[in-house]
Amino acid sequence: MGRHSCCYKQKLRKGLWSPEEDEKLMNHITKHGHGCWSSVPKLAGLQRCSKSCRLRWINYLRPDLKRGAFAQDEEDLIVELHAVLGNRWSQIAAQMPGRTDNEIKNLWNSSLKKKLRQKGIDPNTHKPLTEADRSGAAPTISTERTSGSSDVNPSSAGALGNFGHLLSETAQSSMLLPVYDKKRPETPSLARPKVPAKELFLDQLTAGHESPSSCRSSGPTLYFPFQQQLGYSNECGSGDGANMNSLWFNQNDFSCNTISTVMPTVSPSALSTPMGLNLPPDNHRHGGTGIGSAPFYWDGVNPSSSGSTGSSGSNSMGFEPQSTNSILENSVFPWTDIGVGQEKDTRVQLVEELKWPDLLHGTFAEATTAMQNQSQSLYDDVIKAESQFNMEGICASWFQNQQPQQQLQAASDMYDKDLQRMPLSFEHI
DNA sequence: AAGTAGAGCAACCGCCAAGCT
DNA sequence: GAGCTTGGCGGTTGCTCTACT
Repeated sequence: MGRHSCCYKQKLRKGLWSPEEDEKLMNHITKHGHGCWSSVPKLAGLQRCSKSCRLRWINYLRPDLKRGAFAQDEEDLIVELHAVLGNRWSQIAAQMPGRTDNEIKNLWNSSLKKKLRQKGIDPNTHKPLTEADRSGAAPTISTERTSGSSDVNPSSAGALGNFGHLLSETAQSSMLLPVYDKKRPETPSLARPKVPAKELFLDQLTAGHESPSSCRSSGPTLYFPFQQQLGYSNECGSGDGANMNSLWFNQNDFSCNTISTVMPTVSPSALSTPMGLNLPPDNHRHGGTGIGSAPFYWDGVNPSSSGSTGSSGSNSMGFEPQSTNSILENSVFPWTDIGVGQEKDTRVQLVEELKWPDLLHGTFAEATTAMQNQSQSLYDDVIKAESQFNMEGICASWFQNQQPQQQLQAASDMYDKDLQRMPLSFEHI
């Protein structure tokens, strides 16, 4: 029990992951799948424990992650889900495609709890704060982890307890109309016992919501692209790596999942925006949100060793953050002429959504090509809908291993050496 | 300009449960 | 059935950056 045996081994690296480590892990998993996590570090040539590798993959390298700030809808959904599930972050994350439990947990602890308190709501119970609470008394009830039992947030026990008033009207009405997915396979891999009634509710809750992903784009409905925590995908594959494939891209196999699994969408503008050239906005930094949150060291050096900062440091390409902003602001891109705040917000959002794993997954190269081909229609595309260009196709094709080696090489090159090439691609715009 | 507090985030830690031997 | 391994989860820590004094 307790720590994994691997953790006792010496010489295991800890702390932030370097780009090289990321690349190794990415290379290994894309080639072989993670299979048994315990063997990943060795096979991938990493001085990390298996848990660290797994965590890194799940929270960061997985291609279906979206990043950037949470939309208001997403925050609302988290609050509603938390009211039902308590601190079951993994289950909450399962309802929010592209978001990790860690991400949601961080958001909750750093932001949402405060917001709720400011609204006079106890974040633990989701009930109105008492005077004692308001005066700074200790929190009333802690939503402890629910190891194995079907308990939920104390106040949510039973028929959603007393927090129903916090749920959206849609959600409340939806929960009256549970739809049971009879095809949903029961899987032995589900560690935590399920609560059927709650699950039904959650289906409806999320369905009642605007699709979480659509909070960011008006693309196709996106539900549950990765159901590993619910174990839906496991029956779709077999053998080494199969789980991984089904985990990511079983949208091509709807016979396995009754819920369509769709990759997060990326707008044409997102792809047209110089992927990777969108240096972190000034208010971003190494480890910040969006692309800034990726350990994408613009100077190619881990900041922990270089001491450089994302906001002030230059990079190997000679781009200053401000210069990129200027590029955007100066309307190199046709859509930047749009004098609409919304469009600017969209642009910022897109910048935030970019992340280097996209580059690792070869989307940059494809995006560049697509961008060139579509340059004439980009403006219209952007105006119409962000969702018309879908990552799904890119990623799906890539993960069907049409040309894995080329993709991998491109990703590798892109990541650690050839950032200089980006300006060349830039010129094609 | 320097110091400090707070925010945000990535990663680690410890535990649990399932599976395997 | 016991013991071990492994995957997974939630809580927590520590680092970095920003904002404020």
